[in-house]
Amino acid sequence: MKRPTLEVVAARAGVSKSSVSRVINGETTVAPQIRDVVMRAVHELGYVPNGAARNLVTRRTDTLAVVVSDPPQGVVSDDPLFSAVVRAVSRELETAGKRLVLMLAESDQSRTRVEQHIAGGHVDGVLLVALHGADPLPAALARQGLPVVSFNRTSAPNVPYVALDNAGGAALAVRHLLERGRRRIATITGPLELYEARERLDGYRDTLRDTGRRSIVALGDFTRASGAAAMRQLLEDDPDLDAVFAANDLMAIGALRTLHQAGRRVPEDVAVVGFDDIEAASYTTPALTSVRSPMADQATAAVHLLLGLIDGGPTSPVIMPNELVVRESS
Amino acid sequence: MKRPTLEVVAARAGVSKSSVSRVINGETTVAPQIRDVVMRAVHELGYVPNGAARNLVTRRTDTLAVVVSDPPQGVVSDDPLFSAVVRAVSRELETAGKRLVLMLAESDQSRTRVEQHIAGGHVDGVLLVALHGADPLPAALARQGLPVVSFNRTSAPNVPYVALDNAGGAALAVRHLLERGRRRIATITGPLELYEARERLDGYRDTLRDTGRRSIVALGDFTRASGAAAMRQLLEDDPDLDAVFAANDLMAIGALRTLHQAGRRVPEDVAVVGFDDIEAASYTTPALTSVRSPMADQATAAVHLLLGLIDGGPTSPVIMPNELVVRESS
DNA sequence: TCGCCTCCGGGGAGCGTTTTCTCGCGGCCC
DNA sequence: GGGCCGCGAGAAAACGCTCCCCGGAGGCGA
Repeated sequence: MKRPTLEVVAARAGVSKSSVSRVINGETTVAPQIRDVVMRAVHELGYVPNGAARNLVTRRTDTLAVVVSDPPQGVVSDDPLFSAVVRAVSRELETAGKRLVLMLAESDQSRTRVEQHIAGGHVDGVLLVALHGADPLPAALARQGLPVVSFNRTSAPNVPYVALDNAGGAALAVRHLLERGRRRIATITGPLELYEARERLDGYRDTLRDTGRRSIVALGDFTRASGAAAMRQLLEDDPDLDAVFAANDLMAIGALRTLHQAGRRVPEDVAVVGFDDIEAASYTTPALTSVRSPMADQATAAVHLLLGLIDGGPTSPVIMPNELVVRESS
Repeated sequence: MKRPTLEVVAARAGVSKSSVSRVINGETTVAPQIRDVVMRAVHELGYVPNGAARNLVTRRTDTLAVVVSDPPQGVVSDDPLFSAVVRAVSRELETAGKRLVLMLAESDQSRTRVEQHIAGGHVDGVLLVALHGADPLPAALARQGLPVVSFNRTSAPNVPYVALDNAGGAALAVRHLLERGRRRIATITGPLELYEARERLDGYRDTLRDTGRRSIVALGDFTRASGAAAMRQLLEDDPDLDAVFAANDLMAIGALRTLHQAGRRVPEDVAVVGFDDIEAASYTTPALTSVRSPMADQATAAVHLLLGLIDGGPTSPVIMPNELVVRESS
């Protein structure tokens, strides 16, 4: 089951390797007649260029890595948005004629493997997803001199990113609750090592502070379970609260469950607003009000930024806008 | 920013390229003293072997492709289990020292690209996920002479697979509903081009037939929206039904929503059982009874099967068992 | 008609590895 | 003590492709 090589095709077509190569790569300086005979030979033999050999000389791989830096619990990769991001990235690369290799970096060991892989020249660029603020990976990768784009704000200086307006989104949510006449508005945060979580918390705090109200904060980690637990905590600490802003939808779903178990009506007793507007948000009871994260758009933007970077383009960060989707829970 | 090559390492260590290569590849026929001096040079220079060059001569890439054959709507890749599968596969390959390239085949065009990529020698094997029964891809890939494992049963003859006991799982669900005293048990199916969907329907039908009861079937496509729509249909067609078996949890969630809107109590009026036991199943109101699909285990098994295949192992299909997780909805 | 310029095709040198083959040296057995 | 065997290291040939460089042919202008 040996695949034919350039040389075999050349022999069959009765031309030189060079000509075949030119035809394959779509160069225009080749006579139509030669082009045709080469194409025929290619089809007859089912020739497909060997990737390794091509990479070796061109130093391009047409492959981009998506590196997901994530603790073993899988905070990020468990997120429903993960699929959406992967899909959007995949499609975008598809149209650009690039390939996608996905690497999860869960441990130091796998982080090293990622770096080795990058250093091994297997990819032309890296899209980093959802890292902790202090993650050493972005800086390490950027040091390799390879184009890197982060899917979040990051502490590494020279790494361009595409981020949500997290603080703005949180402000949207809180102002909405205030307009609904809510007085005691609590929040459930994400893991504060993540920029997104911190920014959403900041947006919540700043908005409340502007109106002279007090913050009521419980810590979560972006999982349903943590949302449920944080909600229990909040009810215990502050039984009079009348609204909750959860820093993502999964935690909001957990909170809804706790509220239901505690006999609180939503939204009559307690209003709930989430963040991300994942599909499940429309299917909770009651349906969840949420700040929409345009994840697919963000992914597309990130890919474009990265592709631009590879072609030597500019590196300006991009901030995505967001909007509030009001449903029954608030 | 040029990376050092084998040759400069050899020069630095004062040995031949061959020796460096041997050290890098962990061959034992090299004197400890040489080994040390090479290792030192490697570390000092931060040498990492060039992948393309290595692939070119070894004809191995240490890379496996996960090909997701999926219509553009993203039936599969939208599924929460998709993340779980990707995570499990990624981890398993990590420990095996392999890399993962993810390819979504949504259109004929991208299908061709996938085939080209495979033919280009970029990967050592392929793991096919969630294809339609009539998908031409498995057969096409198998024809390339490359190890292929399917994540579902497939129509291609020579492609080994790892599958769930879908019919058995459906039977579990239906028998459970019968034991609860339900008489009119409906089902919402997945898209019947998928083997899984057909098998789950068969399991439902056969179990009911054994007890002499009538089947009540509505078609869905594994999405929440289709579950909600199918449930509306069912209520209209057969207002007296007292139980529903949905062929996956997403559709069950959609059905719950419709039942809630229609004022039916779950489980008092209508019992609901889903399939897959995704995490969201624990967080619905009421919590959803579901047939657990051991997706992570299935993914692990599939990877093992594929790795075994690459090393020339046997190709026996694997069937995963499943179990019923009873919660509040039934 | 001749010469020069242009354009197109071929030859061949690399790209960075692995791997085979060869060679030298030392030890062991007779 | 000599010959043979085996082990470890180096030289060099691939692997399949791209791309530079050169040569030949054809066209056009003088």
